[in-house]
Amino acid sequence: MKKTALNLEDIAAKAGVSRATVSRVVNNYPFVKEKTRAHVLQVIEREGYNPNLAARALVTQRTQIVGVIIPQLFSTFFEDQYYFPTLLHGIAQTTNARDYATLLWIEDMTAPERFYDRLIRHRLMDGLILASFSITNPFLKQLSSLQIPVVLIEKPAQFFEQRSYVTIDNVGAAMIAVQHLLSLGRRRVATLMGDQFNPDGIDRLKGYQIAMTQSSFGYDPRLVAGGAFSKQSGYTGMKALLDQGVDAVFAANDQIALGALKAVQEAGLRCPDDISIVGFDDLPAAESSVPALTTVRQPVQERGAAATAMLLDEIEGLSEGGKHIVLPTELIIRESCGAATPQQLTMTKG
Amino acid sequence: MKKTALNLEDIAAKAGVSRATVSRVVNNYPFVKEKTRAHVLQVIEREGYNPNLAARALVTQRTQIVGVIIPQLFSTFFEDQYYFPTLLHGIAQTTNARDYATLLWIEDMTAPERFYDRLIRHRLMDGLILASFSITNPFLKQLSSLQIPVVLIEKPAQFFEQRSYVTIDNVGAAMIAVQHLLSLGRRRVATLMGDQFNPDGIDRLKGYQIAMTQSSFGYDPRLVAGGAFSKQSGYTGMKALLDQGVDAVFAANDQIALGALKAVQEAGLRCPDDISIVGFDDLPAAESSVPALTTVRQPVQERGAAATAMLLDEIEGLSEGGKHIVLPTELIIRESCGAATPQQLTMTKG
DNA sequence: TTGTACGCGTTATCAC
DNA sequence: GTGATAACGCGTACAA
Repeated sequence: MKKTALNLEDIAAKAGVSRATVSRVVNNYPFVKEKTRAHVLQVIEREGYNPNLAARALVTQRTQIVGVIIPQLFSTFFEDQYYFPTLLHGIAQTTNARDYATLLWIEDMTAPERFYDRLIRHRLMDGLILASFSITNPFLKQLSSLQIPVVLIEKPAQFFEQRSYVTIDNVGAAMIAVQHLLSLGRRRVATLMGDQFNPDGIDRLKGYQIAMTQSSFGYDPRLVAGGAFSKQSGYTGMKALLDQGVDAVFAANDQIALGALKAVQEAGLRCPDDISIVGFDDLPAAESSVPALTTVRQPVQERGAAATAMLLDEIEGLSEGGKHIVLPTELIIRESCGAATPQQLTMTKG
Repeated sequence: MKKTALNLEDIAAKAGVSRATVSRVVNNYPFVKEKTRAHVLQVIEREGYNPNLAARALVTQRTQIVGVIIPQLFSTFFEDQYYFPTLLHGIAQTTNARDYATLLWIEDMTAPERFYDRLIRHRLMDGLILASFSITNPFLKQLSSLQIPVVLIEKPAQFFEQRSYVTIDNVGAAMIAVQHLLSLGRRRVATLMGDQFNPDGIDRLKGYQIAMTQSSFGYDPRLVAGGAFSKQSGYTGMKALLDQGVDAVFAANDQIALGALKAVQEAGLRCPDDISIVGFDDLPAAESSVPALTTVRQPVQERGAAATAMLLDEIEGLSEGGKHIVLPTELIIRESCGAATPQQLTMTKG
């Protein structure tokens, strides 16, 4: 048994050609005689040769590896077990299809400096995908100064103005959700906001504020509660809002909405009869809750796929950085908002 | 701006030593004069040097990268959004702590041959973690013949007898769950089994069968339904069991249990009054369901962490392959089984 | 169309 | 203790 795997030289010898020719065949270089190519290919197949990626990376400066960073925003990865797995799935689909491998970095909460240090020095990645970064993350600046392409799955925070990103129109989607509640005749429409260090959370609150300001009721800060993307936050926040006599709530995600629903029901009130609720994300749980949740559906998997496609295009020089993609959302009307007739509102924006 | 990053040679020149000495410092080689080491370290720090991992890998044959394969068992990754993220978290914790990176391979359902081919030829991994493999996976044989350490998070299927694995005592845990139901006076205890291509699913059914055979009621195949680790399977299976007049069900996981609960309630029956239900996994949802689910808790994160630790030990030659770890489970008694007094049964096994 | 020869950045094996 | 120098396996000008 051979100590080390076959290399180009071995194949060249067995095929009776030079190492360079084998290399050309392996890399589909055009100007190789068909007959030679076929022969070499056959030898490679027979002997079971695989190129050594480390050696290739050393000379080409490319690894066909992209990194994905999952920051541990406490609540998210543990509680909302939908968003990140789905995102990862979209990312993996795209990397698979284009022959890249995916290096997964799940932030180490116990030692973030060491974690980010390792990540930044780990120069075996052709590009990087950042998902759901807190705008207060202390390592943002270092990440932004990386010499490789970076795309964000979020509207970019500071330092990232020149980078590409893919997002959804959080402001617009929130406005549509709130306007929907208003159109149903609700008079005290509150919101349970998400994490205000998160761009999505910030923009969804902004959408609520704009919609209320434009309404005949105006914006009332007492109708804002919550502050984290968690069921617990929705539960606690809803209890506070109950004292304000609200009759409708726009929750910044479905976890929050589910927590709010629990608080409503525990208070002996009925949803949607007494209080309407609209969520965001369209988790699997949104459909099976009682009542079924009206919610803004966002295409999470496509978000991952689109970001990855942009990244790979930049890596391969097929496109420049600084591109922005805004994916469409859709208001899925079920029972919790109290709309008599189910309908759907779609908004698209390039 | 420099075209390419600094290398050992550059640092050596700036520090007035040879490349070899810098390398020794970087790798903490013992016999370097303290003064020289300090000086070199300072230059490295000042100039911001990072070793080139590809070059290092080329000569050491080691990459400090481990691969994790997530097979797309249809139901699992999409529906049970708890198991894999939690497992990944345990894995990432361990790789982070020991300075490894994690290459994530989510099986491409649309092109599995190409996917596994790429994976197997991708020789940039020092070891591999296989999670939840179907025993019918056609690529098992190829994976088992890999020359690098492999650990399984599951009892091994064929081809893997010599590999290490970490699992739980599924048979024993299922037996305890069933015996618990019997001890509560239930007379027709059924089971909703999981995927029978999955080692966990197989063993949990086996545990049920043994417990029933040992009981005064004996084993009755008509009391077995289901067949997939999904809510849908639990729902459908429970409807079938209802016709058999069962008064208790052991579900092979919590998704199944939740589906079963829905079927029971839709049939106008009460849980636990009319029908007891016990699940498996202790998902977050198990605690918040109504009634709260009695279930077998398994340490998922620890499963990932333990498997990773074993793998890294093998990679680093700290231990041999073929080790087996069986992690303890715990029966968490809540409301759905109908036990009057909450209690806990723990089982540990080395 | 094919072969020769060099360089990519490290580690490791020698001498000194 | 430290410094040359030979691999490691590959891609690619340049020559032929």
